[in-house]
Amino acid sequence: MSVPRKKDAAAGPPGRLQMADIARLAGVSTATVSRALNRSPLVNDETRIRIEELARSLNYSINVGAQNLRLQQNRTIGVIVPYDSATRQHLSDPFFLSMLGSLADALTDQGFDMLVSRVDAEQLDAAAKPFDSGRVIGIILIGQWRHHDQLNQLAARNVPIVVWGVQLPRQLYCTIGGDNVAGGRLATEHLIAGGRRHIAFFGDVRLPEVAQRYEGYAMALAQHGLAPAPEFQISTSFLPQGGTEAVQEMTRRGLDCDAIFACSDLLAITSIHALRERGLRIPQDIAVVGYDDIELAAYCDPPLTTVRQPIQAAGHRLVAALLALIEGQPSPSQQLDTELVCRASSAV
Amino acid sequence: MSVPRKKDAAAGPPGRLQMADIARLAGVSTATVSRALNRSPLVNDETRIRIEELARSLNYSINVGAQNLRLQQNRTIGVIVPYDSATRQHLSDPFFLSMLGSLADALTDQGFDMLVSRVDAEQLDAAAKPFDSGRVIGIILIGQWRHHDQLNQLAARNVPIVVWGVQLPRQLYCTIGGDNVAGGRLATEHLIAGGRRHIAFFGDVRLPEVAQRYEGYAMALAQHGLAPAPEFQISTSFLPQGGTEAVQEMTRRGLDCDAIFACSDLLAITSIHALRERGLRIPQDIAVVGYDDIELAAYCDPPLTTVRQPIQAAGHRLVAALLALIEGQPSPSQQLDTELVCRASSAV
DNA sequence: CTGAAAGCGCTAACAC
DNA sequence: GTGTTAGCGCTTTCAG
Repeated sequence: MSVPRKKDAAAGPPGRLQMADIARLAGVSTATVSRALNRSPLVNDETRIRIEELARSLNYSINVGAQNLRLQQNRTIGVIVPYDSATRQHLSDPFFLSMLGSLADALTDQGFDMLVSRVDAEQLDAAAKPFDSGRVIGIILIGQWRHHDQLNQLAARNVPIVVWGVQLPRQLYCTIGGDNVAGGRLATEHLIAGGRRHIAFFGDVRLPEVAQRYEGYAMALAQHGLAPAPEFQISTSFLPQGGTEAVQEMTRRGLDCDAIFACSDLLAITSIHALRERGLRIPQDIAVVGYDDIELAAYCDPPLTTVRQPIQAAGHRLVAALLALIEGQPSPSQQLDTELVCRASSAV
Repeated sequence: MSVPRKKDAAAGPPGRLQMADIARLAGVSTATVSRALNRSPLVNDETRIRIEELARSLNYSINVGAQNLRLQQNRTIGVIVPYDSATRQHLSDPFFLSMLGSLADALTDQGFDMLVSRVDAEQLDAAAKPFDSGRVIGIILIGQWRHHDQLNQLAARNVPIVVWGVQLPRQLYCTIGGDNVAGGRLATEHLIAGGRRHIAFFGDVRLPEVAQRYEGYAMALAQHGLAPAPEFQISTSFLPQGGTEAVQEMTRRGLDCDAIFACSDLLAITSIHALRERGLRIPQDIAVVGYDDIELAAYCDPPLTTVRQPIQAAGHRLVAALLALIEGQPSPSQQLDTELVCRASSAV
């Protein structure tokens, strides 16, 4: 019956301090220690202080696992960043990483712990594992990708989940995201206002977020009597080599354009690099607008005109939406305002 | 005695499935379910398969908290990113974020979960809380800052901890870090080889990592008969505005320099921006070398010459070192090789 | 105000 | 092969 003292390499160190030890040293029962450390008014102040100091001096902290089990509670949220199984891509896009940072801040503020996992984007149902196993009480997923159906399934079985992405038809889960149509429109109108007429679109339109940005792009063009030509849409990944590939494709198609709207800053920056290698001047020959407004967008050269996604606000909204969901409240999808930040890469 | 079904907002949803439910539905005891789901050879294959399928169809997963409690085990590692209490700075430096991504990858590979916390750098002893409370079995700290003594205290009380940083005298904890002296030297020698003679150093030398890079810088200068003048060392933070501030200070001091060695890429990139605003050309008037080789270093303009820190390797080493420590093995501090990546920002 | 004892969900002797 | 049962570290009712 006895529980093994040390199971495997991953076991805790031997004699770990526990409540019974504090109780013995303080000459009281564990019940009193528990009450004291939880600041129950039932316990005598003097006793409480004695116990608190004893615990502090021994660096004793209540075992959260046991406490959670007994209390049927848990203050851990799972944050999941899917990865592309094909490329086994490392977690490197500055935008995703910033979002992770923002969530860390927002969750810390609310007194929640953050458990970070990566899951294969093709097996998104695995995202619910930490929930099913009681490790976390809810999940924030950074990156909707093309897995609408799998996400709907998770929501259908009542996994509390909030996704950074766009709202789609027949959607059962809650998304928080930027207003991508408006964002695409802002970027494109800005380029048109700068006198550009042949605007290429860089981004994989199979992704819902990108599709909506394209929609905004097409709307803006149409409004100015410019038809969006399909050959001006160049699909490319969000990987660091995306810009180079897109510019290659542009050249291959013999496209004659005077502006590019790139669907992420990483893409915009790497594209600018590839364009310059071809001897093109930014913005004189080609204006470039990015998306996200990552930290470095302001400092690259030329400073990048881009559509800002409010990352800090996003973190707070995602957390707030998830907590509402967990409390059983409705948590409708939200769109956050985006804003055009004009810098030199698109100067007239 | 009865345990409350729902304690507060942070409680799990009501009727959560548990092993007893599966046992009842399968017509066996919980012991058999436990054995089946843990693939014990003791259980009949046919029974096992039936139970596995039942569990899968109901999305049941063993409650990890209860399992850990019973097994005295835990496969969660804490990753802590200290923040500066003065600025309450958000988690935004691309280097730290990349390291977080790398650790997420390394820990996932090893089957460990990653619990991310932020703690006030002035209260680093709080970093041990998740360990003391049994949430994690070890801690990886990204950022040594100036808290050598606090880290020593943690190590002295046997908190398994590995720190990204440099090895210092009388150090009780394990650090993994780049070879900062060599890195500083590489950068400086490269600039000297390019004919630069008045090389400014941007970075807060109170931080051990920066101090070692400065040491390498001074060594390289001395070797070429150039004395490192104190006014060429400009202290500045790792915040995004660091570059601007450093360049201002440079101007204020009336420094006439032909090169800058900046202690992070973020600093280098923002410095280049500030220099250009003053009409200086990079690299013709001033060559710039950064540190870290973050993703964007290759794509900024001009592409940044920088000292590469092997982030992916660092993640794996940090994890391996911590696991060794946890298993009671000695885990000596390590220095990882750094490498100079030459790009246009320092071209001759 | 404090202690004894039950039980959170799970696993592993030990019996059969 | 499978069931019974004790107990991981904690909280809380109930009795004093």
